[in-house]
Amino acid sequence: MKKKMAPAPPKEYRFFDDVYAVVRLIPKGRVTSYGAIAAYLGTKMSARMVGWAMNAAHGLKEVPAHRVVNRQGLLTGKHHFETPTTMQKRLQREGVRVVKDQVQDFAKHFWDPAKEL
DNA sequence: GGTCTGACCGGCG
DNA sequence: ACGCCGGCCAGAC
Repeated sequence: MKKKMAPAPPKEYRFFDDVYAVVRLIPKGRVTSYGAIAAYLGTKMSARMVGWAMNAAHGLKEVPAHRVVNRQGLLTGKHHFETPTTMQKRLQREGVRVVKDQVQDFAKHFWDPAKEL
């Protein structure tokens, strides 16, 4: 029965779940970046993964992927929403000013999980 | 089962 | 200042 004698790593530690949890904790009217989430999870290099995780999360309800933008404050993932304007619309509805897919006062609305949490 | 891509970021030329 | 490239993890073909 020696199938796999792995060093028993914490496989339960999933990137996806953690990403969802953090995104869900993003306060209304606030935005964060993929890198910030990745950094909070301890893998700032895997920022790509965060975006990929959102891809699977965009179907979930309590996962405000629209509050997650790139480092420039650009709504890079807006194209993945139901409509290219859904992301911007939602943000504006929450009080976040978005012009040309760019979050205004991004630094002001920026919510760093590593800091807030 | 191997390979590639993916909503990024940061470093280097 | 700008462009390119490498890196990380996980899912899809």
